[in-house]
Amino acid sequence: MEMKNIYRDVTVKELDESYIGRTVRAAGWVENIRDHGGVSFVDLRDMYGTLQVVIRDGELLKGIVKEASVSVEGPVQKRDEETYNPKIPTGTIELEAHSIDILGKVYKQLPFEVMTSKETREEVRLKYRYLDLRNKKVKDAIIFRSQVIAFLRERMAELGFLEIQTPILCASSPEGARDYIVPSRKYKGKFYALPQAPQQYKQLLMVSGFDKYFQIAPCFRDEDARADRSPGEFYQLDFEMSYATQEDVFRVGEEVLSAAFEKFAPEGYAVTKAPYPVISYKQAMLEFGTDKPDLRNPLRILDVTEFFQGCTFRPFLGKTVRAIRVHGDMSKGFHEKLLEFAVSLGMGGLGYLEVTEGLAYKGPIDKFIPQEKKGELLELAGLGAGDTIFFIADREERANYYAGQIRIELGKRLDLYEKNAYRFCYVNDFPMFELDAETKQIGFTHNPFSMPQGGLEALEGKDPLEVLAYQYDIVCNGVELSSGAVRNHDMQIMVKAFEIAGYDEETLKSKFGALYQAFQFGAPPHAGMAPGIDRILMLLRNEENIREVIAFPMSGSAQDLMCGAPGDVTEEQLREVHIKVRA
RNA sequence: GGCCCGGUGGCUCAGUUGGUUAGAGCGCCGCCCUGUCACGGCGGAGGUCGUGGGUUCGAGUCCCAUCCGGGUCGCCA
Repeated sequence: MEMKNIYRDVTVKELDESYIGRTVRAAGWVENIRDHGGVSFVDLRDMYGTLQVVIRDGELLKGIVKEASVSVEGPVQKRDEETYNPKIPTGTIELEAHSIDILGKVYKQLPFEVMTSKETREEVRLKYRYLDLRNKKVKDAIIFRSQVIAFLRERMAELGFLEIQTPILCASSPEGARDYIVPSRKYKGKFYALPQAPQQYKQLLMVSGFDKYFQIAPCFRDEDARADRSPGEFYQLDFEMSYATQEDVFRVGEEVLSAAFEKFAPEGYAVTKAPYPVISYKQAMLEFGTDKPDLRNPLRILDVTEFFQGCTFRPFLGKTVRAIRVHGDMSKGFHEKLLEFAVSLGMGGLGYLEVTEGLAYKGPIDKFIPQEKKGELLELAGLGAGDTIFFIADREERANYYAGQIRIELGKRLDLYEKNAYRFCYVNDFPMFELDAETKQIGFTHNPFSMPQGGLEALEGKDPLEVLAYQYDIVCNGVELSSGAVRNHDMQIMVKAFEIAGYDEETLKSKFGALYQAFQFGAPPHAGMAPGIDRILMLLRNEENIREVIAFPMSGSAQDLMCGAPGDVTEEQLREVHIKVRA
């Protein structure tokens, strides 16, 4: 759609050599000025690109300063070949200014130079985020975000999902993160809460019969930030399906994510094709030492606990023993640095054995392995000549964690990671309940809405800590992108699950009243998940800092440095909502 | 809430063992320059060293408190 008005009749995106000879008017910001006395050059930047403006009349330069907003009129000319600028698409042409209108003046010295704003301290960038966003490199991330979200919407619609908005002002929910609460004016002492996720609403939509729902859903959680976790608010591609199984949800999740990653990944990146590998929680904890396995790292953790109970190495007796086999030459210095790393984690030591050409062992632990068992280890760990095997021993939980860390560190130090790849997997079969380390009480591991595997029978017949849930995550390159579950839509099973977690039916009724009521009326089985949009964008752009993919991010301590939120309100506003702030 | 790192002209940083008038690059302002493209040259302005207290003859530097930013643990059903 062509749009011409008093400010411009062309954008930099449209301009090319076909415009040579035509007089046009372009508008944008003054990115740079190069004054040579008799002739000057102004780089004019608009949303789409940069164009060199030539100024031969010195009068026209008056009042032109960097980052002023201007409208320039004049003929488009071809540049002399030796003055081409190969760095910009318009590098073979330029606009000779016949008139320049200053549309937006600059009244103050800029807090930083737009072109290099990314080098500025983040505090300042965020305070002047609108200037920071003028920088092409910064702005591109936001354009990219828009394109990815548009693609996700399109894909979900194609798969038959309806986008439905759910309330932003809703009831506070007792489980999970801290809520942001909003005081009510009409009801003294009552509060709304901002949704941590549209969890209950989307389940209610299933009860309503909407079959397939999705939403680019804002989620609000009053928890502290991390490099990959924005405080306060973030977005999820939230979706839910009726009459669906875990596998049905898997098919949708991997289809949409693979399509998005294939379309938006950097040039040359490999993306896991659907169907994604499925790794049980138990298997993940053993082989990767974490429930967020990074499949780019080829190393796997082995369990050699049993084996070492038959050896005489005291520190491994009665302990869970994990092993990692690697191949390749390692210097003395390598082992020393790795041990240093292990100690920094809190490990007592890091044993290892090297396998010689003759398939004998070299290393301090060798003498504790009985002669008749030496071959057993070779077979157990699949060892060959030139391999090194590292051992990690502790009580099970610590051993898993340490082995996971050593696996990552070995992968990095030996440069074993697959390059330029997005490697996805599902992790499923999470335990339904866990023991709180402090209170020794049984509680829900993830969320109380998941269906326990085995249903009511399992809840009634099994040790609760043995019961698994239809609960799953999507993990990409070691980043948890999404979690989801087959939901518990059966009233009876829900009451039982809550009972095990220490809540009576009355509590369930009062805390999750809407679901409790809705599930009385023929609730369909349903399942869903909610991949995090911000995390997806970070991965696609190889960005370590989540704020780079958000237009107006809050600081780590949940403040909007630009607008001053949270901020004061008037006494009157407080009175209206029946709030008195203590001094 | 705990721990680690940081805060010095508009921006990025240096500042030695506590010692003269706190420096540099970029930006800004002025002048010069007809082909640059992060142009170049000359000159200039600009700092209560985050804030408050303390130690000292003397503090950007040492100590205490506090605010702000980043990271991390807790937290994140």
